Amino acid sequence: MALEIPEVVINRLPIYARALAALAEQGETVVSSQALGQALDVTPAQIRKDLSYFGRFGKQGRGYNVPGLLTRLREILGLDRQWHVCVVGVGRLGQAIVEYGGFGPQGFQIVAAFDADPAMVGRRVGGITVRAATELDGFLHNNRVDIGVVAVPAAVAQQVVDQLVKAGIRAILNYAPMTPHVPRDISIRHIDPVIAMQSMTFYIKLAEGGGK
Amino acid sequence: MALEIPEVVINRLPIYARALAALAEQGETVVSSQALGQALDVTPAQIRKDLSYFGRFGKQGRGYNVPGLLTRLREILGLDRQWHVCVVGVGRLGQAIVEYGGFGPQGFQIVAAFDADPAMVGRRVGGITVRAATELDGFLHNNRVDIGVVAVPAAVAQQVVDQLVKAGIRAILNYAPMTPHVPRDISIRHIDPVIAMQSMTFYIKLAEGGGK
DNA sequence: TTCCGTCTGTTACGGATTTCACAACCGGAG
DNA sequence: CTCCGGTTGTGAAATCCGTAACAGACGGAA
Repeated sequence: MALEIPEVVINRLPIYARALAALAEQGETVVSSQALGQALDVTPAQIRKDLSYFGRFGKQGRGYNVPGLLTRLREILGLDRQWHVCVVGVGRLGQAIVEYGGFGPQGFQIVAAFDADPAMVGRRVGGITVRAATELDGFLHNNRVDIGVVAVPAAVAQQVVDQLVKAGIRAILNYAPMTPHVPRDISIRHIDPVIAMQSMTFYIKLAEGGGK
Repeated sequence: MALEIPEVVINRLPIYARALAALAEQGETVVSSQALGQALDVTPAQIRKDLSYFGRFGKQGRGYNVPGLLTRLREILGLDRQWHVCVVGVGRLGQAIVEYGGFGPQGFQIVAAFDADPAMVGRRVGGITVRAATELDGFLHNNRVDIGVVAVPAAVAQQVVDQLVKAGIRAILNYAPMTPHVPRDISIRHIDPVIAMQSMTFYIKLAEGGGK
C-alpha cells in the first residue's frame, strides 16, 4: 500500500531474513511473530507491522511459512541476485575485507580491489589481483559494480567516495573513520567499531556510579 | 536537568567528538552548530538540542569553543580514561581486530585474546599471546576488563556472550552474524557488514526501476 | 458442522524524536 | 553607550515510530 517505507523497517528486514534462514536450516516450516520476536528481542507487533508494509505473508492461527517468507524477504531486499562489490584500499583492513569469506555466500561478489600504493598493485589478495587506484574510473565504467567498499585512510576517504559516486555507484560501505558527504540518492552505511565502543563507555560509566 | 537521555543522542556524541577533534587538529578554535552540522550532515538544531541535555557549552553570537567542547564531550563519554578490552575468537576476523591499530590511540587497550583452538593458543598476535578459551573466566575475575569483543562463529556466540556477561562485563562488541540475547543493563553493538549491505540492496533495486 | 484456541493484519493511540521558531545573549562597530 | 549581525538554548509543534488491542481468519476437535 505505502510507497513510503521507513528506513528503520528496511534495516530490520535483513535481520528477519537471517533468523528465518537459521530456522529453515533447522527444518522449521512455520513460525509465529511471537516466536520470531522472542529469538530477536523485538515485539511480535513490530514484526507483523514491518511485514505488513509489503503484503500479507502469514496465516491466522498458524503463523508464517518459513521458507516462503524467507523467499519473499529475499526478493524484496534483492538478495536473490548476485551483487558486484569493489574494495578501495587494500591496507591491513582492506586485505581482511577481501579475504573475509562471508560476502560470497550471501551473494556479494568482490570483483575488484584498488590501492594507491604501487607496492601493493599486482599482488594477489584473496583470489583477486590488486589494481592501481588510477584504474578505478576506467574499471567502473567498463564493469557493473553495485557497491563500493571504502577502506582507505580518513584523509582520502571523501575523495574516494566522490570518485565512486561520480562513476555511478549507488551504495557505499564505509570503513573510514569519518562521515563522507554523499548525495541524497546514494545509500551509505558506516562500519566503525571505535564509534560503537565510544557510545558504550557512556553507559559503563553511568553504571559504575553515575557520578563523574 | 534530564536523567533520561535518549540513546540516539548518546550514539551521536562520538561522531560530534570526532568532528571536533578534526577541527582542533586543523587549528580551529570556534565552531557554530551550523558549521558542525554541515560537516556531519545533521541539522544545527539537532546538535544544539543534543548538547543541551548535558549543559550549556556555547556562546550566543560566537558558537562553541572547539577544544573546550571536545574536552567536555570526552569527559561525558568517558573517553578521558583507558578502557580494557578482550577479544574472544582469534580466527581471521579476530586476528584482524587484534592487529588493527585504531583502538589503542582512542584509549581502548586490548589486554587479552582467547581462542578455543589449541593450535592457536600460545601464538603471539598483534603483540599479545593468545590464551585458551578455558582461561576466560579466570582471567576476567582476576583482571578488570570493560568491553568484550566477540569474534567467534555464530553457533557459539551466544555461549561466549553468556560467559562474558556472567563474568561481569558490561559492554559487548559483537562481530558474530547473529543477535545474542543480553540482559537489559548490558550494552551491545553489532558490527555486521553483510547486514549493512543487505539493507542497501533494497534501495539500489528501488532506484533501478522500482518494479520487481 | 460448530466450536475453540491461536495468530495475523490493521487501526488507533501514545511516546519518542526531530524540527521549528524565537527570546535572550554576545561582542564588535560606531 | 547603543545598535546590529550572528548564534545559542529551549519550549512548542510536527513528525516519526512502536505498542496495544481487536476483528477476522484458520485449522483442528468433537
